[in-house]
Amino acid sequence: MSNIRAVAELAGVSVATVSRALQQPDLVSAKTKAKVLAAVEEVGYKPNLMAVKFRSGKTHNLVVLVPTVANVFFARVISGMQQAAAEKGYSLLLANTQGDQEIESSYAKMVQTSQADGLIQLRAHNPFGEVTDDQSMLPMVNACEVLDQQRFPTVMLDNRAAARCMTEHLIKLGHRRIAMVKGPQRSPLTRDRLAGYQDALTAAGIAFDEQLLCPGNFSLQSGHKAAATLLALPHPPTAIFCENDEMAIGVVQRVKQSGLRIPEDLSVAGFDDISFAAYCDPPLTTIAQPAEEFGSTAVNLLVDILQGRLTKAPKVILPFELVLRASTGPAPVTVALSQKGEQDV
Amino acid sequence: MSNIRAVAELAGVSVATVSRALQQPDLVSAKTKAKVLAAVEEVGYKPNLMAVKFRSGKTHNLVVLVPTVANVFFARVISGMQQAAAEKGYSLLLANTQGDQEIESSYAKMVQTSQADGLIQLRAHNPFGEVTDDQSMLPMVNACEVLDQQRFPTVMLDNRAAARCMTEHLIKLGHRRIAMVKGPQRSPLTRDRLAGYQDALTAAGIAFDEQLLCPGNFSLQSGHKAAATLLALPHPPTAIFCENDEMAIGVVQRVKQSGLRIPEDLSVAGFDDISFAAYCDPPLTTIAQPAEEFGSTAVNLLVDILQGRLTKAPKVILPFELVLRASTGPAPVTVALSQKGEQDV
DNA sequence: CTAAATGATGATACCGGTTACATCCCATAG
DNA sequence: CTATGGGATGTAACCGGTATCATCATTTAG
Repeated sequence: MSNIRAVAELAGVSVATVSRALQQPDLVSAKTKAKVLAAVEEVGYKPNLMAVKFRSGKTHNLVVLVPTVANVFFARVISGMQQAAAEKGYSLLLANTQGDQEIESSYAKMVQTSQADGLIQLRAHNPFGEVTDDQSMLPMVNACEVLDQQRFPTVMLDNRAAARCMTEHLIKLGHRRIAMVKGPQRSPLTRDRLAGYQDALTAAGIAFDEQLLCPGNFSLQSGHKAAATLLALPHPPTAIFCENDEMAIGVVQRVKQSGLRIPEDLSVAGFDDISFAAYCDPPLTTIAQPAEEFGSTAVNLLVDILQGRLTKAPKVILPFELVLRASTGPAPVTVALSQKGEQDV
Repeated sequence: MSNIRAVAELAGVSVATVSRALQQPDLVSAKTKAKVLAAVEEVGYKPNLMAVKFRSGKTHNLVVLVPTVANVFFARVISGMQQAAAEKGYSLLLANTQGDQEIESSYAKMVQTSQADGLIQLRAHNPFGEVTDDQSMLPMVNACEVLDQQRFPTVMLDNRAAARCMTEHLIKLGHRRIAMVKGPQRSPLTRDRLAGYQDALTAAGIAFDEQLLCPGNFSLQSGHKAAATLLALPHPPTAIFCENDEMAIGVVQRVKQSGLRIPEDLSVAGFDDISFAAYCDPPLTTIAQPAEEFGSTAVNLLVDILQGRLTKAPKVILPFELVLRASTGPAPVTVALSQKGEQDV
């Protein structure tokens, strides 16, 4: 591998001149520049950017902690990050953490060991652990699923408002027994969406029924399973609101397997608006999130921090949109309901 | 940021001793080691791994060129890579190239500029361009969609055999007008799957009809559009074989919109077996590919090259599996066919 | 005509580790 | 008692750039 000294020697100049000819061409005379460029060409010189990064102390790498890249929503987020990072001259180091704190910590070390300049965490957990001194300035941005602490800059949706919006939509359609299929237990995201759901119920004077809450883990399978549980209830729901589209698609399948029609007998709603949501049968009513924008905003925020343009930790809230499709419809009339109730009993 | 010299000073030893105490503890006496570790702890020393990488000339980074991470199949491949890379002590630098050669080349430069040790390309294109001297030893592995050249190690499916297998399945069900929804034109992958399709037709004595070939780009939308085109034919197909599941799901939706039943009136088959395939209505018959294994195999191969364990460029062929679900069934009887023909005319 | 300013280039310290080699000390063999 | 050997540690070169400062030539101002 040819280095800058080889170029300097061939061009008959010093290494400093070669460096200048390439980095600040204005400081070098035209004919020297020509000699240098010819020498660069001849030896096929490619600067060792590892050396540059080492010298400068800036890696221009960003670590991204993703629970799972094999998730359509996160894939879109990453896509947005990738785009923004490329524009700013940064590269992404992608870490598939499976939500494992050990794995997250090991990747967070890349920041501490100067292998990356900053980190983006897509899960509500601080991968740096409980460092004693002020970590307020740790170069981390928290996106999508965010921590409650105000410490880090965050990019999030108003999950509570979004869930309330969807629930209100269902209530407006006449539903009063609305089930919710939740995400992982401990997540603030799930807690917020649940709160929004309850807000809407309370506002409409509908009693909260714990039986209508069903655990899930954002997978198709868990949606399928949740639907089975809900349909087996003595008094099953007339609408099922899922915390993501994958689970909703799982629910849709299970509901149809049981012979019920969507939305005539039961309405189903999702969250995220992944591309498959529009290709469901029936197409899925859902909450659209600007996934790519989550990614790009997170990257831009992080770069702002790294370049010292940010002193306070901002909290960016991105807009959501209620997307009405055919999977939600008017609640079945009471007659139908009691019929179904009789069948089930 | 504290460095090794600070530790050495505090511990009252030389930097070499600190380095040894951390890297080759056996060479250092017990009490010196204790002093060093105490000093490390006290100053909160974290080695600058950028310096190590620079010094060693090994970055332990691998660039991955992905046409689009927002693709369920590729997301699984990446997931497999991530896993294998972590085990081998490598990090992935993910590049979302959108199939753009310029973007690919710019990321390939990371290898040439010592920012990464090797590269994995998931598309059939040489991102290094036509370098003159032997690039037989360029540290690149080609996976999924592979180049025809034998130059690089590859990990692939026998796409021709897989397509033939699926086509034969359809023929065995009595279908004789089988459409194919293709991927991007220039791709060897598409060419191979087409060849397999033709192999099966030829073997069964069915004439190849160009009208039954439909272009696509692996998206849900393109499948939807392709189905519209095919259904409008004077003599429409009784089965549609798509080169990936997304397109098949798009096809399914369009077919149902036109009032046809799947599989009674028309069979649909996909390729890849993404998770959504099993949650379609009806669940999709498809070819399962070991996506994660593509990723892990590619990484392991690349690491083998980097560590000099490989001289020849191997070609790994991973197994596929025909997954039979409910979207394919016996071809409609001729009566039904001619009826439909009359309706369309 | 001399002094100062400007422009072009060279010499070299530096970033933070690793490691080859040198040095020193002590134990054991002769 | 001395020579040999090995264990423990120190010294400093090295990786490949960048950037500071010095140097030298040339031009411009006084």
